Amino acid sequence: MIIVMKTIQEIAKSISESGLKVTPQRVAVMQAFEKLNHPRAEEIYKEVYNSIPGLSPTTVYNILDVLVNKGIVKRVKTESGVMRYDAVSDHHHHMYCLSSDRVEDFFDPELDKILQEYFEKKRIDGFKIEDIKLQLMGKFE
Amino acid sequence: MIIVMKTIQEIAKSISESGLKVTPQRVAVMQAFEKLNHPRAEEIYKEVYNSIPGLSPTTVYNILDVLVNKGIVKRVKTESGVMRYDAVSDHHHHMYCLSSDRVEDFFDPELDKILQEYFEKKRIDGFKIEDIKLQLMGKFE
DNA sequence: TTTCTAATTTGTATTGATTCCAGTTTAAAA
DNA sequence: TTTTAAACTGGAATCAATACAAATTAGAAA
Ligand SMILES: [Mn+2]
Ligand SMILES: [Mn+2]
Ligand SMILES: [Zn+2]
Ligand SMILES: [Zn+2]
Repeated sequence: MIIVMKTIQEIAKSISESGLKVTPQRVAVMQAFEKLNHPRAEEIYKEVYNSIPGLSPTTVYNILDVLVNKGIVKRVKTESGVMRYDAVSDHHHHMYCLSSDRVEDFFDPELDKILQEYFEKKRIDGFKIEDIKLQLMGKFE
Repeated sequence: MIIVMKTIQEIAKSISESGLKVTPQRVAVMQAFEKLNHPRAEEIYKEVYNSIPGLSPTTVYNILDVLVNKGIVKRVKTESGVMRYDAVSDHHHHMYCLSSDRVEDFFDPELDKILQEYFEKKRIDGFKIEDIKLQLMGKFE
């Protein structure tokens, strides 16, 4: 698992290529994802507020909505119901801790292939699968 | 897929065996699950209110919490973040509609076996899996 | 059957996340 | 540089969910 830090230029490019204006708020939100692990909107707000003091919480919600709609950011469902966000764009699954709110990424192309082949053979009547996500529930040691 | 309607007696038994008092509110909440598909707390409230007019919304939240803690009811994560509930106790996965809030059950013991065997061979370092849930994202036709 | 009491339910207030909206600012096209 | 649609802001409003204290009740004990 290689962590690739995005430069401001790369972030600006991905925003711009989605047909969005490149604003300091949007760039800072994307940058915040480099520091935070599946953060909630409020955590992003606190982080970004450091560099943009006038920031409004509403703006963070707006930006996250826009980025989710463009597919740049993904929502992560949690047991508590509080929404969390994920800027990792490659397909992956999640490990959920049963005794805390920790969520970690799980990349496994081999498993993805197994699942893909399984569901190619075994179609579900009346439902067309577009994406398969695993929730691995358990405990971190 | 066989749908088994639970009698009031069976419901009362499962409540009682969990060490809980059998109240009309609890029985009615369990019965509501027979009519509703992965309902939200509010939908359950509306349904149960028909038979128990004095019902408080707080009671529904209390009951759902208790039933979840006893493992009689499961929480179902959704994209919007609103919590939904599930009284089906056998292990199963969910199909999520990408263009509506529809959620359907997906039972597949064969797949469960494949996953179980896969993760027996391939352990995840630092994480002990206790349960695997699939989110099948797609469209109903 | 009646009594007793801890468990449960209720109603109100409150929280916390998120959305709405109207006014202001700004990125970037022209 | 000008223009303006898009984006940001802040305050109010909404919605799901929780906290709490008082009233009720299921079911154990007498
Ligand atoms: Mn301000
Ligand atoms: Mn009442
Ligand atoms: Zn992730
Ligand atoms: Zn289900």
